[in-house]
Amino acid sequence: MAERISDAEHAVMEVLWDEAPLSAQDVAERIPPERDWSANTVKTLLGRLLAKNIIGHEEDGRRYLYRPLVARGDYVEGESRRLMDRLFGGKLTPLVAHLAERDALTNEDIAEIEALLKGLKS
Amino acid sequence: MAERISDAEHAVMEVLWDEAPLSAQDVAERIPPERDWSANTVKTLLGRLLAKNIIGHEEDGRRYLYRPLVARGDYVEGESRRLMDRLFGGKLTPLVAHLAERDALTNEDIAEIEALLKGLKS
DNA sequence: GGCTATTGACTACAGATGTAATCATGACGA
DNA sequence: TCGTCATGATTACATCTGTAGTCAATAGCC
Repeated sequence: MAERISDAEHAVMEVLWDEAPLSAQDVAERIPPERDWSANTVKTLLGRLLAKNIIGHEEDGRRYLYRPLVARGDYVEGESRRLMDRLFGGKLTPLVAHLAERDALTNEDIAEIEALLKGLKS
Repeated sequence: MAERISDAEHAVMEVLWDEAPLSAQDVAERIPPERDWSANTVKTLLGRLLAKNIIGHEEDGRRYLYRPLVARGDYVEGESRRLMDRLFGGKLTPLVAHLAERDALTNEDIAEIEALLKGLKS
């Protein structure tokens, strides 16, 4: 399990995380237009996601309605952790340090994170 | 440019970022043993990285010495930003929020990040 | 009842990736 | 000088990915 989700598949997942269940056509219509995919491409991706058990489907007349089986939070969690593990030795602090340094953070951003951290302190 | 670095290639890059220049054999010896790669595999990966202009090589007698042409920081930067863009709308705060919530941060971790942020405040 | 449009299933196909074997060449020791 | 070994180059090959075309079933329209 925990099959990887490719980049193109991810675009489909974002649609389904935003709204589900949806038919294949609904999904295709909601894919960001800059992708410029044919409806067939979307159907292929839905098929692959089904095969990986990342989405499920239920019959609705002659078509299917698709819905995610994996929560976005879990996916995001896994990807974030992968990155942290690969590039920052699994530590969050260096990741934040790195991004904060390069990304001109506004004072509001900083304040927001500080507030967040305050809330977490036990 | 800015060719993508695959997962396997990344393992090679980590070796070269840690120490360079190195011969193909040196690199192979330094690959984490759990990868369990043959020397040929490493040479293939070096060849692909060369083709992508991510590493360079200089002659040293009958062999080459390889060295990175891309700084680790730049790579890390790119990958981190990709993740932020894909999953967090390009914003750092939600990323930190997400990771901080799920990752049981110790009070020391929090203090460390707070200190870091304090230093950034303009 | 036959034609057409929708929808999922299957097939296609090039490029990337992971993993490696084989080939060619030159250096080096016997 | 001849065979052997190290080393890079070339080739191999299965799988995954991105992108889509084609086929088959079916449901509704005329």
